[in-house]
Amino acid sequence: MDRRSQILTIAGHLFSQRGYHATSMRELARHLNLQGGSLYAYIQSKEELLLEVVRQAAERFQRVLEELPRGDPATRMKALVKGHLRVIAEELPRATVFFHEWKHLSPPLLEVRLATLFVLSALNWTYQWYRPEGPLSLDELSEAYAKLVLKALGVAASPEGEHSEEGGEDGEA
Amino acid sequence: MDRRSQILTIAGHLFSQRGYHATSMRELARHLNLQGGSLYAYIQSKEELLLEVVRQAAERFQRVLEELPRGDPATRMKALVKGHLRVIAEELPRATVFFHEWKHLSPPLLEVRLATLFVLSALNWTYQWYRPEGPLSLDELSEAYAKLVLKALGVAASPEGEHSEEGGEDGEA
Amino acid sequence: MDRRSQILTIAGHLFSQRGYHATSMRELARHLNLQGGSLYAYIQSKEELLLEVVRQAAERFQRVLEELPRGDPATRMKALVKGHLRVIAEELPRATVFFHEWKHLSPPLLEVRLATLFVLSALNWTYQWYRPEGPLSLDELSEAYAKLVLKALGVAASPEGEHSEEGGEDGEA
Amino acid sequence: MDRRSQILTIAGHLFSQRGYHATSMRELARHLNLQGGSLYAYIQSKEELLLEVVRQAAERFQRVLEELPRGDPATRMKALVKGHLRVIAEELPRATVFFHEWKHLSPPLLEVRLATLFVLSALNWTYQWYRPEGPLSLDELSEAYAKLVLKALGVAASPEGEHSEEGGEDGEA
DNA sequence: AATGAATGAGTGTTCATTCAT
DNA sequence: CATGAATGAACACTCATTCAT
Repeated sequence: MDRRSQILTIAGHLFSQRGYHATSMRELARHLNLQGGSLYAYIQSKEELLLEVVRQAAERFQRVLEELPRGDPATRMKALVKGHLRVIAEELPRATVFFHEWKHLSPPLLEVRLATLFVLSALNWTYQWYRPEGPLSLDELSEAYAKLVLKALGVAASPEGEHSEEGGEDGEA
Repeated sequence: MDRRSQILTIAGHLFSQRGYHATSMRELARHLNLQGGSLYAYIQSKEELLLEVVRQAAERFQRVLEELPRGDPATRMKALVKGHLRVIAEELPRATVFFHEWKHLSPPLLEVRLATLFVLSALNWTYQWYRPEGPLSLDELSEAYAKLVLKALGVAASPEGEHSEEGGEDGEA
Repeated sequence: MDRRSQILTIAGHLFSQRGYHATSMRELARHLNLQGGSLYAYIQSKEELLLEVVRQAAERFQRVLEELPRGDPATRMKALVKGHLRVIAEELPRATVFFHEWKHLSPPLLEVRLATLFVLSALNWTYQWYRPEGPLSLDELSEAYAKLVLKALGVAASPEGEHSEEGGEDGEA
Repeated sequence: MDRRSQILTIAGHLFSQRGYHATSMRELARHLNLQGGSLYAYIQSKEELLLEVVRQAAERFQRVLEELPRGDPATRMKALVKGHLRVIAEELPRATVFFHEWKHLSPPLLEVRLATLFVLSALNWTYQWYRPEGPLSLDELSEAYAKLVLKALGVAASPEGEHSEEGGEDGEA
């Protein structure tokens, strides 16, 4: 992992813990055993750092959507829930930054149906309280959430044997 | 509305739009047609401002829980959803600040069941996208969300006539 | 005692305790149960306050010199010591300010003989440690100091006509 | 001499000339051809500056006491006077700060005999008027003061063993 | 005679950023 | 590649002072 990537990773952690404005470049540098000024050999500005961190998180969410398996709505929804939560769990720091800063960076949400919003809302909020090192495994969480989602949408959870009647919906962040 | 209340209101707006650290006292003052220093006739410090804004939001959420009507689970849940969303809608700026700062202020979430977390997650995320002046009325939103919640929990939405098959669960924050 | 005199008295106390720059006009006003701005009905500026306080202390020292009794040197010296110390004791706050600020206000000391400097030094330093409410009366202090001064100058203490034999002492601060 | 020492030295001078509160960090910086903020690469706070300046002065006085030669009281007293005055002369700025701030820092004077107080008073006051670049050498001053002290205490000045007859003098402030 | 609201300059301090070495 | 010294603009906050009421 090269210096720039190191910087981005640590920056993600610090931004998510303290917030972007509350994190100083000197503090970031100290975590890398560097002097403040030395960062500027690798980056242009603090803002570039934020953009990059957010961009990487956004990309991962995007990829989940793109790689949804073909199949019946219930299966797809389950994959969505699991994938989305996995990104949040694996990218907790970046995701945190993403959720706190998306306003400044992304076009407004449009035309998203209520049920989708409801589902994504529940999923997105997870970063506020979920801790991978806690007692709840990601699989257990995904399983439980997927069931709740499918029930809320009136779709029976498929593999474990239910059958659906309503059409599935795609969510977009 | 006296000066102090004015200050708190505007501070709530700015903190929620730009974040606490990104909002300067001079900017806050400018919105009140004052010089930066003049604020300190009414407040002790910037941090007091944050605490007060957050406290007021927390109080309103608390009151929703305390004033839940007696009755069957479906009715209570509906009131919870509606009440919670109403607070978010009416206190959007304060709620935003609250959600972004609760880490620093509240005891850790404990022993909250998954279904409750799921529901509250969906509700809490609302502040990220809901705009009272938008096309969706608060009643419409509450109605739709409450239905989804009740379905997810396996409880039929009562007055409007659905019927449930699984046991209901109570949520708490 | 009119308002202006009250203000000067309290100002003397505060300036002597905290120093001129460390004393704020608001604090001074609070001690008089006033608002900060209200002081300006009685005074022109904070600096005027300092000048006045210092001037009043200087005047009292001046008067001691002018009112020295005629007589032999020992008698006059005794009166000087007593008078000087009395001013310090009675005007402790003002004297403190005076001693800390005289540089800014008075022409440089010139042509003062060493013995005089020595004596005045000892007397002037008194304000740093003497407290009228302490165990040492002003008379006792004056008596002892006058004796030491007279001995140092090789003049026998006249009226009471003592001769000393006190051993040397080690001083420690 | 490194930057930090430079800063401490200049700070000592300015604090002694203008007083601690009346000296701004920007002014201190200007004397070092720096911007205000640049000082903070070398120090933690303005108060640290004061503490350090005072501490260094206090240490030097302490060392005089510890290094007093063994011998008869007259010899020791002479060494004390000379040592004490030398510190004042050599550390004029620091000593000035020390004398103006000792209240905030040192335990109250206790159990010190009057003669000692008298002597130290005279010595300590010296910082108010003595200027090393003036017409009076430190040796001349020490010699004269030591004699006065010894006489005041009724101890003949030993090695040089003089006897005095100087007449009384009038002092003026 | 006094208030309370406000000002504008100043304070100590932090910070992102630059650059010669 | 990294430092260390420095900058200059910003920040939160304090203060002496003014003035309409």
